[in-house]
Amino acid sequence: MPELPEVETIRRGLSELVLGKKIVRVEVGNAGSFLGEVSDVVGREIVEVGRMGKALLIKLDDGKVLMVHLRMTGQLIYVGKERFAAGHPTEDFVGEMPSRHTRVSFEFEDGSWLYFNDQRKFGFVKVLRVGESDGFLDKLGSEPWDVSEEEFYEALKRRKGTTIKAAILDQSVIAGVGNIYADEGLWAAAVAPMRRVGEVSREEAGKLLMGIRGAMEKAIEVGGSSLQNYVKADGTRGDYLDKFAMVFDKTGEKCARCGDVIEKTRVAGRGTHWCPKCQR
DNA sequence: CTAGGATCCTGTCAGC
DNA sequence: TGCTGACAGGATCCTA
Repeated sequence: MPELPEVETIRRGLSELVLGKKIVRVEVGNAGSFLGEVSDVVGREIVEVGRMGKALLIKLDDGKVLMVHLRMTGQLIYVGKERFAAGHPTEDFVGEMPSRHTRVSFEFEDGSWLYFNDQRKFGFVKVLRVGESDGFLDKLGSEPWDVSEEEFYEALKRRKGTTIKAAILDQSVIAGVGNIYADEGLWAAAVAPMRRVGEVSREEAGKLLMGIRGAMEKAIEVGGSSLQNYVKADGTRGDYLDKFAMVFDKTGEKCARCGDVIEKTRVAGRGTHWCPKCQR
């Protein structure tokens, strides 16, 4: 689940909690979840928490970077005087840490911990040494706010034979869009997900970019998928999607624009939610 | 080169 | 209840 807004939520939350903290221990529970040498990060202090697309970039005081990619089911949980959790929403947001899904644990000098949990083991923490590049980061397209409508249209056209949904999921076309914001952006632009890129107009591409930005801005504003949305004041489980989603996971519900029924189908090999009446 | 499908791994849920 | 198969919010690898 973690897409750009969720990673941005993590970036903001962690910035307040781990800046200036020194890592004194790293425990690796699953070898494939930690790429690099533990000795490269022990003793180092966190100087900045950044983000590029869906990648979180934890910068260390010697110039190295801890790159975290949550993929499908990753989550980061900080436990100290305060607790912060964001990423793939599960009971681990509120449960005992570490859990059976904990793959990498970082202990700080003040006794607090940061846990990287990931039930499907697709995600990872990777040490980038000074000057070391990463293939994913190198290929990454522009952030949705750093690209003009015209540039976005040009980037899309590099994938003109495929569906518009597959094109915006391509991280080299635009950074940070995943299945949720692809469906939401296409709904906002009233463009059908299975349309071929070659048949999408310059104007529609502009609306699509605005739709993606709008959905992401709303999600960031409400705190993405995080502890604050997971448990409501009355103790029941909340759903952050309710706070901004118009089509995602709304199968069978009424389209807010035309009143027709939201359907679920398959596009680009992914579950796709859309309104067949007003998305053309 | 592009496009589409299989694949990594674990958990959950629907249907029988 | 227990089993089985489908599917899950990502990205890469392989094939055509």
